[in-house]
Amino acid sequence: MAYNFKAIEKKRQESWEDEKAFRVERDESKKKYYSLVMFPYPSGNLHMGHVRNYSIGDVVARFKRMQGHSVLNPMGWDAFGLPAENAAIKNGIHPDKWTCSCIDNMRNQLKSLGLSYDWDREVATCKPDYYKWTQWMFLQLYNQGLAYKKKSNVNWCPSCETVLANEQVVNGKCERCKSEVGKKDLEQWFFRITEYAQRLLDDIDKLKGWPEKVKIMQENWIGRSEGAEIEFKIEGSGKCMVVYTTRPDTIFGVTYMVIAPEHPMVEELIGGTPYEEACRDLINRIKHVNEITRTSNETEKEGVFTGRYAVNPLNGEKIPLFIANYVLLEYGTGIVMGVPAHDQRDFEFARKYNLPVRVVIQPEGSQMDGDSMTEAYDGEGVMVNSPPFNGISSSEMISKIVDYIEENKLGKRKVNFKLRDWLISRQRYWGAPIPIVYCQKCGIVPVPQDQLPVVLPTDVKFTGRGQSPLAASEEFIHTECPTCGGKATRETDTMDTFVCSSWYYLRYCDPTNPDEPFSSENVGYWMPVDQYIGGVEHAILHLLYSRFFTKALHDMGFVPVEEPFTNLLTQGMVLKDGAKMSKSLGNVVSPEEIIDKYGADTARLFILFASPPEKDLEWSDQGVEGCYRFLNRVWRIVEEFQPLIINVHGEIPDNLPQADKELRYAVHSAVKKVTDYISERFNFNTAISAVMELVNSLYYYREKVTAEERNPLAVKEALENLITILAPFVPHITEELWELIGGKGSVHNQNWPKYDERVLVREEIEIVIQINGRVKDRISIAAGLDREQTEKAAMESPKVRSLIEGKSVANIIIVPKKLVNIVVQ
RNA sequence: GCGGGCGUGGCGGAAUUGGCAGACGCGCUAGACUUAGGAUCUAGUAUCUCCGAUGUGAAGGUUCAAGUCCUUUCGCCCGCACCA
Repeated sequence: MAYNFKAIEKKRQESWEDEKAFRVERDESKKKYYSLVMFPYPSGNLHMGHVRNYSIGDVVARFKRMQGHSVLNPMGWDAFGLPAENAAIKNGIHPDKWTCSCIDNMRNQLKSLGLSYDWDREVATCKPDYYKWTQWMFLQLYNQGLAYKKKSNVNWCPSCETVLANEQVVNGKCERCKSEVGKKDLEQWFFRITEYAQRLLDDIDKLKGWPEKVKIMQENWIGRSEGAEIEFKIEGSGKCMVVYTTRPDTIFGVTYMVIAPEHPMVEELIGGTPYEEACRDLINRIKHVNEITRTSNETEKEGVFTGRYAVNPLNGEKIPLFIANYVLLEYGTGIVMGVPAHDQRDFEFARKYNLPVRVVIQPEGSQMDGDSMTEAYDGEGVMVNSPPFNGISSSEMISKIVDYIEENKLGKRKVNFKLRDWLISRQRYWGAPIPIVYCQKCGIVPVPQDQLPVVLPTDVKFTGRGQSPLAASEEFIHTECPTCGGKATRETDTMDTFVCSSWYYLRYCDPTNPDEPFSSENVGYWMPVDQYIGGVEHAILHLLYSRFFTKALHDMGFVPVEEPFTNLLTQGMVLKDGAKMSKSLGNVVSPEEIIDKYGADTARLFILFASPPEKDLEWSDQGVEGCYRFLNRVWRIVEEFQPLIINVHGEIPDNLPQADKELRYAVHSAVKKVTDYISERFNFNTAISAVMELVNSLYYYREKVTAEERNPLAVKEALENLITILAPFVPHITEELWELIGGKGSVHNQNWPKYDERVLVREEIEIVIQINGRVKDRISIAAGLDREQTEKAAMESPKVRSLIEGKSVANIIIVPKKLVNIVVQ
């Protein structure tokens, strides 16, 4: 019988579904393992990146299950978001209907891959029984003061007609639709993630199982810096300006000051002065420059003198105040002190506007001069021009000067972060409504928990213009104030979809709980996620938000852990012809097509075999063929040997013929390799090649040993082990073959095989003989030989003898069981 | 500019703590079986001036021994980028 993958895969998928084969419940008697893949946005179609992601996750889950863990391996849908709404605008289909049909389609595609999910735990973030709890999360954060509303100048995508979080603006463009992002003043809801900045940073150290790259990206994003805030008096006014600097040691080198053009103080500084016009002119020009150019360090630095002077609090010097494009309002205090000699940006600015450059730090053994230097010096050195601190080192200066500043009440130490609060308001329909009501009497009122969920109205039109469709729904907007019962209106913004995905891994632990988002028992048992797998594109956004949620929920006593994901694997992309598969390049290979032609097992095997999971994978049609051939090869050898081993029982004797010993060696070493490769490094590609070696050994055995001489027990052991170690990779064919050889139950419920060290002990081993580090001969020696005996055996090699004849042996290095290196002169 | 990663046959990729470079697969070559082979099985396949040398982007170094460690350098990929 040939390998009929179509029939086999259909049959097996149906029976797993009927039996709910991968359903899992809390089981205190077993060690738990939570394997999680990043849930997909239901676009409607699976692509190869999904196949890779979920195949990797499935191997992990199946492997851990066979090792005796109670494995949580769930799947769900990140189902809110713009594409559904855009489809509604374009085709007139309601987003809910569109999304549900996409989910149905993708679920079928996932099922055709034979993934071992507990489908009873499926969640979709757009269902009221899920977003009810997303709203609940909002209320918890609101009660803790971690959700708040403020007017702010926000990123606005003119095409999506919504605001975006800083994290969603990529190179000044909308992460989703790629159109240029503008600015707008709006009242918006924020989550106070900055409250957790320090802990999010500190705990990165605890993430031992995360890739270094991701940790560094988060570290940079949080962007902690230590420095000082220092007050400068404005001359001719009682007011002060506060600057933030990380280099207080350079304070005597300040020769000018700069204030951001958008700074609220600018108005009173320039209003009614002769400098007003020139300043306004510049401010207007800067306003019309987009964010990318504005914040690029290639943009020419531009500034205008305000006519004002500030006073250096350390030496009383009068210094001119400028407005300039290179100072950002959002960071620090929006005002900086200009130290041209020791900051490259300030240096460029000073040269352009002929401002003095005063050196206050001299590097060891050189004499820099402010007039002749060609670039700023930002290293360490000895203080000069800084009485009374001259002569001390600049590193010592930092703490001394800050102490001095604090003692004299001129300023204070200050830690700053680049991380901003998370803007979660979206002026769109297809998201979780923010559970807030505005009452004329009571103001902002959170919707009480027993009134959740605030359900999305259905009487809406999708025009794609103006405000959110929610704002146009009469039924939705008008409500009663939960506090006073008076007339009130609902918040019409919905939440960023990243809010929904910041806690889904918690819901999987207890997906149908009607009374709570999750019970503490279930979350206590399953959390944290032991292995999280997904694309590196989520290195900052999703992973940082999820860490924030976990910490906030931990502090409120809902979650026992402080970090959600113990180990993180960022899988590489799937490439074709060296480029990422994309419609525009026309290099897309659809999973359906491959499954149809070769079956899911072949598709999975290829994708796991072609490359280690964290690296990019080059698609190869011929490589797929090769994997298909391999499965056929497995099928044929099992089928051929099956009659020999069926109904054979007993212990394998120790004294076997050499060929049987070799076969057993191949079996046990394959088990060892596959076990090590999967558990230590997730190197599925080398694990699979180890299985291929075993299959090659079986064919060798078949070639060399006649049918009558074959040992049924040894062959049985070989086949059983082959099928079990292959099971996590190719679940359908192994299930079928397991039944064929008379295995009990499902192969996926078998214990992961153990290898026998005794079988791996060889009587004779081959060692390499080198002369001056070059391989000259190989000899076979008894495994138990000690160093002296090994040396003796090596020196007896005729080849070695002739090569060292007449030369003097200077040294002999022996690596037991491996090699002998003879050093001659 | 800063940070991270990578560089090994015709190709994808293997090589614990430095210890046989090229596992496994693809491709290619030959043979067997065949009316036939784009099936299957078997054997071979780094390079060269082929009884011997040379080979892991390049150049140095450490070592009995280097793909692996150190120094310099070139190339590619990814992330961040006026954060004071």
